[in-house]
Amino acid sequence: MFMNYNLAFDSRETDMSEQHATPVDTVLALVQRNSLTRLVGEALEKLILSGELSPGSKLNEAALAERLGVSRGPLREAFRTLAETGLIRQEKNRGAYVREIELAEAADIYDVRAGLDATAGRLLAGRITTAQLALLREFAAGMQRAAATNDVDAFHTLNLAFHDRIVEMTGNVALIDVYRRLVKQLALFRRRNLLAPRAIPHFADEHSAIVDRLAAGDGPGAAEALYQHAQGGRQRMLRDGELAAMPAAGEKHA
Amino acid sequence: MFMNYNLAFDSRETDMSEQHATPVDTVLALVQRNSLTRLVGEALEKLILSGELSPGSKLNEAALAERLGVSRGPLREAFRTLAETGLIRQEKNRGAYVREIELAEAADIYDVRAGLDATAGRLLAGRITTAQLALLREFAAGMQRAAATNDVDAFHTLNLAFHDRIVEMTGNVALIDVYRRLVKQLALFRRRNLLAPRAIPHFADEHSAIVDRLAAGDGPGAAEALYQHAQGGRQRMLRDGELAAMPAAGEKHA
DNA sequence: ATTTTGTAGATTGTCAACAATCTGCAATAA
DNA sequence: TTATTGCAGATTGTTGACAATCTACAAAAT
Repeated sequence: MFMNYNLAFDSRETDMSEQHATPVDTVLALVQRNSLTRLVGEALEKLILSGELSPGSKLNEAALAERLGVSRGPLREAFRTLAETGLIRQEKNRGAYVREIELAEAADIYDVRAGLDATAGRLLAGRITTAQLALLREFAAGMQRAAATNDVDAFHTLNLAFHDRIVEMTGNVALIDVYRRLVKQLALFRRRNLLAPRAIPHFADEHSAIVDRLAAGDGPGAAEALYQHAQGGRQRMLRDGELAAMPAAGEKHA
Repeated sequence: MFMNYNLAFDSRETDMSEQHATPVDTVLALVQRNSLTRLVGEALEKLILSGELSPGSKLNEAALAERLGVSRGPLREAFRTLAETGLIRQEKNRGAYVREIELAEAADIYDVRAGLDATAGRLLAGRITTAQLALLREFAAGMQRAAATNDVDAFHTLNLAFHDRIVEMTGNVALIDVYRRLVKQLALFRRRNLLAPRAIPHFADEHSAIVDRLAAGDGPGAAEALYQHAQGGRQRMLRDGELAAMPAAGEKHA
């Protein structure tokens, strides 16, 4: 009784690490451990974060259900999860839409994220291990290389991983959850992809400084460095956003 | 076509301010604006936060659906929302349970909350209005009175409102959402109800100091005061939990 | 006595049908 | 022409039924 679920749209699979397991094993384990609702939710999240479903898109229940090979029930439950995560917006009797995040909203999220980064740094400085430090230094070195070669994409990926790891290393599940939720929401704000290449070396240096503070066990220092670092990103985003929007007069941002 | 929903379990209603509207008006407006899923979710949240459904309780779908006068569909959707909020825990084919938060977990949440409080203070100090300041001073004064009369319940209520208002006054929706989510989760940890009466005056003084920093437009100072204030609450909780082995986080806040 | 196996009941997962609501367009009236 | 009204189709909200899974207890085997 294997229903023919269609939760991956394209041929490239999500994780090749378990490629050698038989198809039955993977499908069986997948469906047995994760509920259909969870699988649908992850599939939708992937579609949204990859941009395949762009902000503002209407999410038609019947169409999506058929596309995913699932009935509307699990899909609607997945919608509730995504709505709570902040990736979609639901209106009664109107349907669900991929959330649109405007500049001011993204700036607000950035403020919260900056605070979380600072909290992570303060927590981690007191308990970081040498192995963890080595890993972070590796990330920092990789970003220095990316900066030297002007590899914007590599830098961007490493940058996300670097900050995620810092948060993850705290072991504080509540912090990790909240942080990742906000990062996902920020990913909806696609305008910031214009990572200015000449700003990259500066950020790379800041990363190294952050690792130094963590290595020194300087909680407040790491917190401050991470906070200012995030605020720098926020400012850059605001500058780029205002340039793109080009308002006639100065925008009102409290 | 009015179904007989039974979303309020006991006679005391949630909000008496619109008592004079006809029943038809209220019910109509209620059901027309809010989906059944949302109403069910709010009803469940109330039951959980009030303790009527205590942590660890099994949430039987059929039983709860009948109790609320609703079918299982909306109830399950509400479950998804509550699970994402962190108030319930869902296991595949096993059901939903009111989330149990242990001491270490609550301490972690407190660390995040402390960081959010600090962020709120830093943001608010730069933009707080005199009217908002007056309101906060009113809260602070009320808590001083509660401290003087050893009115623990009143102090507790005002304390929650005070901190919620500070966060709310920032106008940062992302911050408000995250903060309230964490506060709700902490409410599941009921052991901290043992608010030691002799500690109350100290907290009341700290509140006044916080308002002073906000009034002075001292962002870092307000952040630091709020952070230390929250850490104090965390430490007290840990002491009461008799597991003071948890290390305190850094002292200073960037 | 202890462990294993098998069944019955209860519970959750999924689905498809029906009801309620919204949207867009055409017909009508001013 | 312009605004209003009234369908018809599409979409979401809700429900009850059926399938899959789990739990508990009893019977059987070691």
